[in-house]
Amino acid sequence: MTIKLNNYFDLDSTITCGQIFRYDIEEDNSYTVILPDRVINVKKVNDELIVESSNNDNLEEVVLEYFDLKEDYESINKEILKKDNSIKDIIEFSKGLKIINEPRFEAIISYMLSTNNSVPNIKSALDHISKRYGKKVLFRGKEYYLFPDRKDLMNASTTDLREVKCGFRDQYIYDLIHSELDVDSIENMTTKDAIDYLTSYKGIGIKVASCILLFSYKKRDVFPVDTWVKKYMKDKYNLEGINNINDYIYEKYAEYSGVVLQYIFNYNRNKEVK
DNA sequence: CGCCAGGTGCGAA
DNA sequence: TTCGCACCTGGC
Repeated sequence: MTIKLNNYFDLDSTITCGQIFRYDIEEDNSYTVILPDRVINVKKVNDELIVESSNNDNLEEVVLEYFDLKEDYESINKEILKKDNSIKDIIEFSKGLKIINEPRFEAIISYMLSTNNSVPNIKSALDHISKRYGKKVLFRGKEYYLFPDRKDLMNASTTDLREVKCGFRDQYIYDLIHSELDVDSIENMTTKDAIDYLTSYKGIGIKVASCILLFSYKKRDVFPVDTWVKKYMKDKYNLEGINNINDYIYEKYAEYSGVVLQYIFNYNRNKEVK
């Protein structure tokens, strides 16, 4: 099917800027992405998005929601510019970058796996988990495995989790799966309450909680402070310490902090390429 | 080999 | 409250 795009959408940056782990770049420069209930292939041609899917139920709505295409980024960008005109070039460069709305449970496990880990290893663990516990899908002549539901992981032991490459995070993940955690309740919490709630689970610190809230709960007033942001703030503003960085960014960008940080990250990552 | 990767939990000061 | 250290795993 084809989706007509009304405004800027930078599909390449959105998929490859580090928000998601489980995607493939195909030879024709399209992307294959694994969603909770289907595998899709997307390609941008001019102002249209060409979408193929292993499951066509409600497809347009699913794609619009996943890539956050219903959000009015033009207004958001204007608001950001009002707050800080000095990053005009960065916004111009990154306009079209969307914050992907990731499935909640998968996002929680993904970012728990990211602690002291590398991107290829995170992807490897997610693929191993999916292959062992997720549903197999045939799509365009290839096999894919959907990420399992929480209930599918209920009978995975810590040893099993170790075998699917979770490493020392096996116990944290096991405990979380079997905990009272109510994934949907987070949606209605204030950002502060949501962070407190998530970080009460072992294996989830402030950075992981921030990623989960930004990428899976549309909370744009949170922003992951990782090694990259720390280095950037030190180099550019000679600012150190997580609390100082947090205060600085939030005072400047408030409810758009998470979006701005993604823009800056995307700019610094790709500015040489384009 | 040792070091590090999109951090976090833990015990010691 | 802050500080230093260990930590699966895999690539260099």
